[in-house]
Amino acid sequence: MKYHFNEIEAKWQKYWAENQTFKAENNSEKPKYYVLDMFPYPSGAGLHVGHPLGYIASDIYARYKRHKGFNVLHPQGYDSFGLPAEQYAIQTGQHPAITTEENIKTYRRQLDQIGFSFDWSREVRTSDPNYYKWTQWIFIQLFNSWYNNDVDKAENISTLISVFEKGGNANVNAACDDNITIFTAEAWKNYSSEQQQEILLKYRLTYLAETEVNWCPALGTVLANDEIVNGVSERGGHPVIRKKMMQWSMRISAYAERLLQGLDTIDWPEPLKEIQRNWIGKSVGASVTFKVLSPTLSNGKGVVPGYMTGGNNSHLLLERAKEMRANPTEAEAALWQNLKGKKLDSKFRRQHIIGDYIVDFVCLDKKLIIEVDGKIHDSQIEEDANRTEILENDFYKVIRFKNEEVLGNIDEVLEKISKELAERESIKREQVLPSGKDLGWEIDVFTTRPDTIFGVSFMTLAPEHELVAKITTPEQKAEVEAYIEATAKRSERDRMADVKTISGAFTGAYAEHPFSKKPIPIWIGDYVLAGYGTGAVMSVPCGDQRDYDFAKYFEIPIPNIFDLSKIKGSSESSPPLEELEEAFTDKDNTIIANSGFLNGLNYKQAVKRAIYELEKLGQGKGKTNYRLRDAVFSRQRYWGEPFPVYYVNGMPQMIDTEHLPITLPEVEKYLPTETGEPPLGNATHWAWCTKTNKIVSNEMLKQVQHDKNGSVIPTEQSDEESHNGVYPLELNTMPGWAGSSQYFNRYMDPHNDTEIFSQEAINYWQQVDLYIGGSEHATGHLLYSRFWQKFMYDLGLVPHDEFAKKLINQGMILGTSALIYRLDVEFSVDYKISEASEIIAQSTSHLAYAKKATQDGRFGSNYVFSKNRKNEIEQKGYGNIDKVIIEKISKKLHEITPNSPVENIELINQFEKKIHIVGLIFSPIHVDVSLVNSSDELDIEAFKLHPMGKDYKEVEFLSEEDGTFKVGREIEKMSKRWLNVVNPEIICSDYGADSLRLYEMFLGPLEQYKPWNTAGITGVYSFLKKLWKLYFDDNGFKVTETEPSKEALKTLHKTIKKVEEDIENFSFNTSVSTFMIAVNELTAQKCTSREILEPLLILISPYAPHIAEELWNQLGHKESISTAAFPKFDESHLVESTKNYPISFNGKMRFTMELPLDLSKDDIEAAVMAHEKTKEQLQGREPKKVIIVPGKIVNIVG
RNA sequence: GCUGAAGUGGUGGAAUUGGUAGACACGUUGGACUUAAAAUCCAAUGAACAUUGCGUUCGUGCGGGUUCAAGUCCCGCCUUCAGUACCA
Repeated sequence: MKYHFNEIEAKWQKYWAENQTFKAENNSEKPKYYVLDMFPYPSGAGLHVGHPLGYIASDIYARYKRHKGFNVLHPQGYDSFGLPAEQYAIQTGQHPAITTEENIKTYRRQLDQIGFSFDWSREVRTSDPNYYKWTQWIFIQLFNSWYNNDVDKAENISTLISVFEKGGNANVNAACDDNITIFTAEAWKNYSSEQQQEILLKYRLTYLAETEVNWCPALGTVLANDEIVNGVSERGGHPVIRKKMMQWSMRISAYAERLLQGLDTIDWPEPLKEIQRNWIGKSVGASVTFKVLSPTLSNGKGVVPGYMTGGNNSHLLLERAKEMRANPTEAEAALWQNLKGKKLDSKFRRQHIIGDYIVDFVCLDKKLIIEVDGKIHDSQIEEDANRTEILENDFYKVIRFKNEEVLGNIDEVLEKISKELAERESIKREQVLPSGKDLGWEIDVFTTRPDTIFGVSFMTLAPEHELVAKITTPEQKAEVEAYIEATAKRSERDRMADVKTISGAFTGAYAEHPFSKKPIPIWIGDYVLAGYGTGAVMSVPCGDQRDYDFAKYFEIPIPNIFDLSKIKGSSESSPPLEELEEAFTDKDNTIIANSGFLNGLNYKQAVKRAIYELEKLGQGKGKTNYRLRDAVFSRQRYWGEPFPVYYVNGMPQMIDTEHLPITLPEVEKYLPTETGEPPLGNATHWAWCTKTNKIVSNEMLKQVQHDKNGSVIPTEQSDEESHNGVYPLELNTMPGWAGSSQYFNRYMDPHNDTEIFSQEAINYWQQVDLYIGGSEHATGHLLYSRFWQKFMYDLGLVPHDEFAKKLINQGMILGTSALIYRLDVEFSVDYKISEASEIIAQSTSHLAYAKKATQDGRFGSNYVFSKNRKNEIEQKGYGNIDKVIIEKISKKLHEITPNSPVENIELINQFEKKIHIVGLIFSPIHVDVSLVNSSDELDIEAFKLHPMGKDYKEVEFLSEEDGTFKVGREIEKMSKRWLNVVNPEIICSDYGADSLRLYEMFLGPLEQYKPWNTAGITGVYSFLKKLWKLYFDDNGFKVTETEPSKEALKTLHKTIKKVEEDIENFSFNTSVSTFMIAVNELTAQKCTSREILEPLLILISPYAPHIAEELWNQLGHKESISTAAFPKFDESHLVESTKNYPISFNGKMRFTMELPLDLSKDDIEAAVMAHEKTKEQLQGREPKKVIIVPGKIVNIVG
């Protein structure tokens, strides 16, 4: 009897379906185990051999766990909402539900053919109203919740309302919008219902807000961040622009920290966790508030006050100041004796430049200026009231003394100064320095390096920052506006592609350094992103490379605040960084310098101190920032879950959960409406009647209009009366990830129509024990699902806040593309006008073209080369191509190039045409892999009949010497585009599902990317035939009840041990090898014992269930093999009495020796040394050392 | 740039706590069976040298190191793939 896999597989697939062999019950005495696959999107193309890889692995594990005595839940379903079905509907008008249904049928047929042990009675489909009812239900729960940071969990919105009623929102610590205004309990009570709703929206976990979204005009919808790859849409690669729209969002950012922490508690692949960590993007640092100084001084010159910044003549002033310091007046000298060295507890400087002036003495800290009127120095005489005014404008206080006062009674003068200093001390800093305060402008920045705060030499705002327009000085206005316009024009993609070009503009404004009080110029630059942090940075050029580059480019000072002498161990002390090529960004080896109270501290100490000082000033605090943004939840699509939302006076209202599901309405067209509304705007029945709680005709709506984004435009009449209780429903639908974020829980109780799942079911199954799927969902489905699970945990619905204990990413199976090589010609044609026709040409307007023209191009010839022919020519050079071919190509080239490069000119024959062949080149052409046999030979006749072969009817095929036409191979992603898709159905009919399953596992480690090569399947196929032959030969069934041999028992138990270890480690490829070894050994041993062959089947059955089931049945069992217990490993069968020792010399194995295992070290050494080959190796030398590891190895050194 | 993973025959890939590198397959070559092909079976197959056999030398991306012994551990590079990208 032969191995007829087709009959066997059909028979058992039918049996399993009819007997519901794999149906899981929600209670059992056995321990539970939940194995889950990522459910597929049923696309029209069906499955290729790459798709089932993960399903086969999980199926093996599920079957193995059943043998091990577990009650296994192994469900499957369909993620059946989505874009392709909708695109197809737009093109053909066919309802997406029909397309989806058809695709599901194909999928089911293909899946069934592979023999999975799914419990299909639990199937879910995201597009099924009975399923999406619960997706809508969760949405409502999210809407009715807010995130309380104090207890770090979501709570019902009613608790927030009662807090508002009792004490307003001042003490609420919630995850909420940024633009919250503080109100009192009294104010809350006085707000209108709409105002209250609007405020609550800012706290809800799903909220409606005007957000800047990624709008994809080609797809007519918004996309989430994870749906964009390199600035274009993941699907279709269409451009994406930023646009403001009213959209539903999910406040996933509230869970950022828990999503991050949770990663440490789950057994997921490290690379995937790393992707999620990066996506969440936690950074710890501080927020710092910089006050904006008054734009300009009114000195008419636009000169900005500033210490050491100076005006245009600052270098002259500097010279002058030096000179004056060297030649003080008698009075100045006397006063300086009493001011210097902090004699009055304040530091004074003399002859100091403030703005365009030199002042006699100044205490910068207190902004107190002392002027001594002299007679000797001319320059001192010109001072006037104007100067005082200007200085006072900049909040300096100027006090004056006469020379005589100083010289006459210096004590009195000093006392006056002391009094003045004390007064300025007692005045609050803000009053002394009302700088930007009069206008209240402040710039908040986020920094991870508060330790470098003294290195700030400028600030940079994103061009989109709201303060830019306000602070820009009239002088800088034109430049700034031009810059903003230029940046806005650049698409997101350009901006990303071009990170090297430094650009920016100076606003003319200054901010005040929180500690040094020095003015800091404010710039704008597109290296600062509006979307991250606050859209503004404090720029520390010596400590950040981008700041450094920016400063270098615009020649902004780069003060150094690092003690490089201590860092680099050099004797120089703090060399100026301007001379260095890059910023010093190493924070682990930092010693801060030139930074006041931070001097001498390392990174950690300095950060702590800086935050402490900032807090003392009230100008900053420690802060943690996350990159994770809230997820946009609205899509302008038809084929998705409708929102259970209607609008009253523009405010969203939830439909009562008892009225769910809100089913998708029928529409005539699946495109956006003419007015730009989402497709649901086409529905005629899409309004909500609050009286009947039903969806009703739009005709019952009164005067309600939507704007382009689907939001309701409120009208004056839109109160309850005029609506008659009928309101418009939300026109957007939910995104693809809505349905996939809770399906794993629904499988536990899929038919429950009163609850999302019963508490019994969730408490029995708990969570997914093993989840297998692709890593491409790292920042989408896998993050959103974790978010929803945590939310449901907060609600007390689920016992774990992580939905999947263990996750494995299966690698992709790549396709092996087949290539043929067409000879292409690169050519150049010169057109020259002949003299005779020049006259004619002159009379036309085409003279300029006609005189001379060149046309370059590339031309695909009719010659196709096989792989080796091509290689040969590429090695020898293109000159070796047959001359006849070149001639023919040349002729063809003459035919296809026009006689005139200029159209519509009637001088066709007047042109002289000269054709140059510039180059020859092979261009690879993909051919369908199904036309290529296992020896890489292309079936040329079949190729010509193939749809794509039509273009190659005339083609000449230049084959190998032996007459075969070999194709080249290239490993690429398996896709229709590369014609390298292999259909599992064909594999199943040619080799059987068991072969397919074994081969997919045998290809390599599950997580790894590996190429598919159909030819290789013969290996596992002949293994199955060999396996069959252990049970059957030409005379029929040959299993006997004879006692098994020792060798056979050893083979069996060795196999049990290895297979069990391999499955537990998900090393499926090696266990297939183990089976092969076992079958090869048992065949050689001529084993026929039932005692061996029966347990062997159970070992193999998770991998090749059909053949195992058939042979199990032949052995006389009536129950399915899936219920059999996994064989028990018995060590005693593996005990050996001897060991074949490898004998090494200096670590290199030279020969082996069979020795008893119970030999002592000395006996082993004696035996080895006595061996003839040992003497030969040593050639008379004495061994220096003999290493003996009993049971392992002998190594002789010498 | 940053982060992560990985480099082993012609190919996919094995190799336990450092202990016989290349298991198991594919492919290739030779042979048996056959009119022939397919299928099946047998043998060889890391490279080089030697071939009368016994063999010898070199070999896990590169260069060092630790060790009796390194694909495996340590240091420094190179390459490939993936993720991410002005994240302050």
